[in-house]
Amino acid sequence: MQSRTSAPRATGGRPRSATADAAILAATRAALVELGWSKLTLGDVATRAGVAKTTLYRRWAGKNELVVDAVAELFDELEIPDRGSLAADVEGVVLQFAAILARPEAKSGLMAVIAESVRDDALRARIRTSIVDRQKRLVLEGRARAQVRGELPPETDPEESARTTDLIFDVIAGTVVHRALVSAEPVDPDWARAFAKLLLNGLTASATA
Amino acid sequence: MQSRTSAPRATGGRPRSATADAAILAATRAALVELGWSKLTLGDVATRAGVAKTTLYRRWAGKNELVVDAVAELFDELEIPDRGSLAADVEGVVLQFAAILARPEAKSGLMAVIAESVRDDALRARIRTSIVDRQKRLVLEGRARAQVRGELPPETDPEESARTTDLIFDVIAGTVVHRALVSAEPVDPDWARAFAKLLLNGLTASATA
DNA sequence: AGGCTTTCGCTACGAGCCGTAGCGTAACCG
DNA sequence: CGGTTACGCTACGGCTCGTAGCGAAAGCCT
Repeated sequence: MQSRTSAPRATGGRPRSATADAAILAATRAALVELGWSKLTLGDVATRAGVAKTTLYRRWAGKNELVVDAVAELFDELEIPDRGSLAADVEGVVLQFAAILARPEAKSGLMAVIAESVRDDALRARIRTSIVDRQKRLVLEGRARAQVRGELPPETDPEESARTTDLIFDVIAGTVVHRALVSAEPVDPDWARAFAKLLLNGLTASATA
Repeated sequence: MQSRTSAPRATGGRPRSATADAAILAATRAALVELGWSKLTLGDVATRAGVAKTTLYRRWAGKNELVVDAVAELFDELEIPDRGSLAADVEGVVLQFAAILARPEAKSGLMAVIAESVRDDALRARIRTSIVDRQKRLVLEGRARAQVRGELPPETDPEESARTTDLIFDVIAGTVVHRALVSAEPVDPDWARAFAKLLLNGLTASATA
């Protein structure tokens, strides 16, 4: 996870407690659930985790970095099971993604750190590497499967392919986040099916519903 | 705009200064540009606006409500010019929306208040009425025009139509926000064209590029 | 064993911001 | 010209921040 502050990690000496790391991240998520981002304080997290506040500051630079690491762990469980068709695969991953976003610790934390990342390049890089980019594999897998099935044409230009991957990722992730957190409406199977149909067939074919 | 704290507005007495309202909102945007959300303090905004801190608290309940109103004004300039085709209309509104999001005061403020709205139903309602819902008219206009042109089939079920409108709105707004703020990549005409094509024709026709 | 290095828990501290109360003054209405 | 409300200003307790300084603990090496 490489969660800590980049440590010189000199040889010898007392090693950092690994259990403390886990306790702190768990305490952070618990605090996010109970208090939300704005009322979460590092002193409170330290108390919940049973460590001293100074220990927390020795490992993380601040609230932002801590919450990124605490939230990132939530997204590691994402998988894209083979459901037999591209449409079904899209629906599946949308529902999985939405299930994570429905958890209060994800809701409270994710948007807040993204908002903070607007003014903090290092933080945005951290978010990208530990959360966003890690999920792009799902798009790549899904496309590859669909091409094997013959649902999508094989790719020619690798650069064009990368651009398309980024576009698809922005569409799926952005749409689901907007539905769940801004519109605040449920991402249920019906909605996922309608979205997958739109994504595959486009607006002009929407009458073929 | 109905920005203020819902005031009983009793008759008689000294009326609230209208210029102060504008000065405060402008000062809030300036502070967002210079400091960003997290370092913005109400005392600083009051000083910038040339009003007392207490005046600010008499009109807004807190930082969240103030920033929502300050940011909401930015989105009122959105229009959807008739460019002759649905694809061109989509590209146009995407670029307009992105231009607003590119402004630092919008970047810093919008995501932060959305994050806060996760734990504050009243705030989310305020965001919806003063920002989100107000822009759905663009989707309705664009669809109506496309139907007149014959690019989209006329609608039958009004309930189904409303669901589709919401879906399209989530897709466009969510995707653009994700591209601009999370991926942090430029929303330029090339990208807008690719996105519009995907939205209209769907993934399966992407080879027809 | 002994020594070295690093982490840990604890306490304390100045600094900054919050949100409110209290007061006298200014602006508008009938 | 009274009545009513908004305004500017000051001051305050309370909270969180992030850091410093200490003694103790935990592991690695010879």
